[in-house]
Amino acid sequence: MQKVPMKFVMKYGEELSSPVYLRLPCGSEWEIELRRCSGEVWFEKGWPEFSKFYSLDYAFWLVFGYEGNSRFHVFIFDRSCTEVDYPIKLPEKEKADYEDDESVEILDDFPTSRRRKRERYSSLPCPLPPKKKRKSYPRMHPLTEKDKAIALQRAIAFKSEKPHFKVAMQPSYIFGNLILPAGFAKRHLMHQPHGNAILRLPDGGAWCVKLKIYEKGKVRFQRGWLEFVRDNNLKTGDVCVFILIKGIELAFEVLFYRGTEAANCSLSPGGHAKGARAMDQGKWEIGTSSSHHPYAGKECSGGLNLETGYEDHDDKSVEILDDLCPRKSRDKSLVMPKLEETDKHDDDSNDDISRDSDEVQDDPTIPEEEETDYEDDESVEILDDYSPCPRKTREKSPLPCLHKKMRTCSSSKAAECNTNFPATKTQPYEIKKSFRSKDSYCSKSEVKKHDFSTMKEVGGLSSSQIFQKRTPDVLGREHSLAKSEKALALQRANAFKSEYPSFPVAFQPSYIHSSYLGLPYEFVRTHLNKQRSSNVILQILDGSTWPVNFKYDVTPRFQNGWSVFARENNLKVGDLCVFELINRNELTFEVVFFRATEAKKCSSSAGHGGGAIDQVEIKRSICKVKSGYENGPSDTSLSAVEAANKFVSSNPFFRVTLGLGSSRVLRIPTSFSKHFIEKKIQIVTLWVDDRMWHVSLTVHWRNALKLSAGWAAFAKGNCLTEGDVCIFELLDRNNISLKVYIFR
DNA sequence: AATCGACATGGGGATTAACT
DNA sequence: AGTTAATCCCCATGTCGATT
Repeated sequence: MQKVPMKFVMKYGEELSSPVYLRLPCGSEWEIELRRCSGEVWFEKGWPEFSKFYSLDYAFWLVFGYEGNSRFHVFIFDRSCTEVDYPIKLPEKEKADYEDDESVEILDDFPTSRRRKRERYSSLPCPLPPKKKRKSYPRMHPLTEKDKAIALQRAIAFKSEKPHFKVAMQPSYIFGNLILPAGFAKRHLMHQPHGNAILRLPDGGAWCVKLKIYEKGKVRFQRGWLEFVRDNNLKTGDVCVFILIKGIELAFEVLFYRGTEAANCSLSPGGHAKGARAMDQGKWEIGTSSSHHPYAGKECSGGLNLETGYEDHDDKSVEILDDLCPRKSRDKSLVMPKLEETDKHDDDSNDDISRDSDEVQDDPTIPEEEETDYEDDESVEILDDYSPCPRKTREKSPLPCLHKKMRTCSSSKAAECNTNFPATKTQPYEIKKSFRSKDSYCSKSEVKKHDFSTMKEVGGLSSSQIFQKRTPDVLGREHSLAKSEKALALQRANAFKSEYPSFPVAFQPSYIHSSYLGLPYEFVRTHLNKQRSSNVILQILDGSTWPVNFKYDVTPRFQNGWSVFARENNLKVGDLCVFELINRNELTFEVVFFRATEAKKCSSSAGHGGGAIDQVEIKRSICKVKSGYENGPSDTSLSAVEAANKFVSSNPFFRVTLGLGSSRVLRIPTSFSKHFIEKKIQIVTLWVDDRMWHVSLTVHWRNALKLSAGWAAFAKGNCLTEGDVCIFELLDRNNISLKVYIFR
């Protein structure tokens, strides 16, 4: 059985009725019966089959998005945080069209006003050249950040393998022309001949607009744009998604997310005027299969099927939902970003998403994902932590980078990670061999957030850029990180989601060898209120702390104490850290390490980096167990003992209170072992929630049984300390399997 | 050498005003 | 009225000299 998180049950439990339906991105749907017990809700009948079919295993991640009416959409990620390749049921039509399948995500194109005037500019002595005299037109007022956040939230779930960008309509767009995001323009449009582009709606409507391309990389929709705006009744605050279709003619498929209907149709894209009306009336269907989608089966002029899945591969949607602010990157979101292993792209431009995409295009075997459309897309993760934080005008990397050289690198480097979908779908499933980086913002964040999701392309630097732009000279190392290392490190960092405000940092030489660490401006502004100076505490997962001075003049930085922290934690160039602000009052950051050198292992090993995600999750799962039995938090060992004493089970179990110091073995009470455990050397499986450890069981003097090899790792991995109480419940006597409940 | 403080700089979105 | 392109100016962060 699988327990439904209490947080979700408390919010939506009443409307859940058995059976529930789990729908996967491939379109398959599973009926699962619910079981309610003591206020808890469990997936019961049908779950084992589901689990078996998809070969769910230890450390897999499942993301459940609640659609209402006891229906969930589910994403499954394996222990390497790669979304599994689901057995798919594609309509015949879809299977044929795999052209032009690019996975560029231009997700954060929600510029904000830059009208705030900075003093230092206004105070310039300014012998500037004479300016043109301008008429004093009343200025148009750009969208407020709140409006954009709302718009963003609604469009955020849109995912496509094709290159696309999203734009929140500004007054100047409605009354003038549209500037395309520079990054997108440079990647996809700079080599286009001057001419026209087709803006096509899913229902067949089409408009011709002039595509003006400037040398500096600016591209605008001009003549015809206003007609498009008018005909489709676009308003300020609406969000348009432009999906590039490269065919005989340059065309964009356009989807609308009306800003004014945010409350009613949050995630449903509208069409043009007709679609808008339909959406106004709240009649968009929830697509449980492609046939339900308003755009199902439609062909664009280039003969392309425009269906692309709303895949949450970009740190958006799911992850963002969880922590929209850098989150947030999340703008942050629980989506496990998929980072492509681009070993096959070894030339200088192998990071160029366009080229990657070209290869994708050339692969006729690449299936197109089924489109799913989630109205009222709700996710536990997302909903719990989502706060629509204002987005910055400029797409910014969540990874602070103080090297100017990196700022000048081509934005085309941003997305090294496209996804090549496996050519075949086999059962029960096939792990996708390639990964895709999230190109966007955080949040679970903003994350998702935090915005690991901020790893976007347009404008800012993606983390990929940061890595790839490092040269040996800059890095001060003999060679830069291998791509697989980078990808996995990023992947793992992206997979990390925090309930706290957090920001990731990819370590550059200057961070380690210099005396300071630059902090992301957005994070500081959002969470630290631009404090000028204060002392903060950096705490790592084993509880060790370092005092560091936070300074903020123009550039927010950790200064005094930073070098000590970096040195004592053996930080290396290429390591990734996530700084979680776990205590706003004391300004305590918990620092989680993602070692670049360990990334490829992607294991759950304890220690800094290698098992960072797991350690955090473990710590939190411990808290859940504890609170579950204590009816509230408590810090005293006495409470832990008392709570443990309340434990009852029909299975045999024994209790152990951890003593002073760390022991590498755990003695099993003879009173227990003599009855239930065969006295022989064997491997025991320990379970904490759904996490599993293998520990050696050894026989000692007088047949005393001890957990030895592996116990230390278990203890460390679960952050066991003196006074903690563990209850070991025997689940299987033949192949010794113990479920461990930890009380602190 | 480490730290601090301030400025410089490039990118790029938003807006406006001149032009057609 | 529509189009075009210049301009504004915000943001992020790199750089450097002064100070400790």
